[in-house]
Amino acid sequence: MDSDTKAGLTLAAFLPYRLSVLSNTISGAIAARYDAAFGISIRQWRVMAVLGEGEALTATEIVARTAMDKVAVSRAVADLETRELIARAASTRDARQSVLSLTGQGREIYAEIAPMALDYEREVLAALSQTELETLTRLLDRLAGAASPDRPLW
Amino acid sequence: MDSDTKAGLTLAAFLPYRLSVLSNTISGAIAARYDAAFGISIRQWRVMAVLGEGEALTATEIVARTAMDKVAVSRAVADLETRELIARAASTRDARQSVLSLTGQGREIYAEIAPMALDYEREVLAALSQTELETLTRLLDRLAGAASPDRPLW
DNA sequence: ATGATTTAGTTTCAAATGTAACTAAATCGA
DNA sequence: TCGATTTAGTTACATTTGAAACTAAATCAT
Repeated sequence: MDSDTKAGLTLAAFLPYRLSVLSNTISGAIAARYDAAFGISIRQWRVMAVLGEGEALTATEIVARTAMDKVAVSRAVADLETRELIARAASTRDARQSVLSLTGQGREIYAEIAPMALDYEREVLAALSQTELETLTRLLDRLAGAASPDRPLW
Repeated sequence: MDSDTKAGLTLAAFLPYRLSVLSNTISGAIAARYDAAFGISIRQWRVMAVLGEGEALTATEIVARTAMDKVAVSRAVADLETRELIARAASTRDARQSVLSLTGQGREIYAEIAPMALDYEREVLAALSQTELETLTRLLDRLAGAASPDRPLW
């Protein structure tokens, strides 16, 4: 029997590992920039990013749009509120929820970070042609569908 | 001026975000399985995975192959050693380092987890044809090259 | 209506992580 | 060859994170 006949797992070739390293490298590089400039964490940025799209949102809606859990959202929101980057308005229909939106200051910072993030994305994506980017997007969507934990298992 | 003209960042379409969610979904799904079965964390598994490839390695070599930092490796190694899944042998050439390898028990667990991980990978990759997988691999490599923080910046 | 359950969001506590400081051995340079 | 620097790995401390428990409001079922 060949002692080199292993389970066939080579970490460097294992897709989940490769995705993880790539994702951490990219997210880390962007986060390093806005953290250095504004002291904002990735999670805080995600909250700002969805609010920056325009709509005011409740915490639960932020959870749905950011793939963060509610505790993480609660904490990010609390920090951003303390720093007056987002504001909380009482909801008229449900006293448990508040409607969150960027403050003027929050919008200013958003307006600085968003182009920073997009620039970096462009920089990395410059390695791909337009067609390749479309292909990549399609394949990632397909994988996301296959990997999504909320698909029925039966 | 159009008040909807934002910085043009939509989180759901932002590649770094999409990669991050996909990566966490996939890694999380696999980790949930081996954590439930053996109480092993992602980082511990990565150390086992590179040792499972065959060669005995020093901590520094593990750092190089896993994209983990040395503190994380040190801690994962310490835990795995306590659980007697890896063993430490004094290095002959450098008294500061030890040479690490899986124990018999470690190899047994490795032999159970590796197929589990590969099965899940296969399951997800089933969403892609062989050609698409090759394309994806190529594109991810390309992105990794472009994103790699160790490339010269000047 | 009103008690039982669900939902929104927060708090608490333990575990995981990152950064910096540290120890000990190896290498470098005069 | 011996002091200065670098390297391997660990430890200590502060911060972040995750899970579970919790509070308060809404909805559901009778």
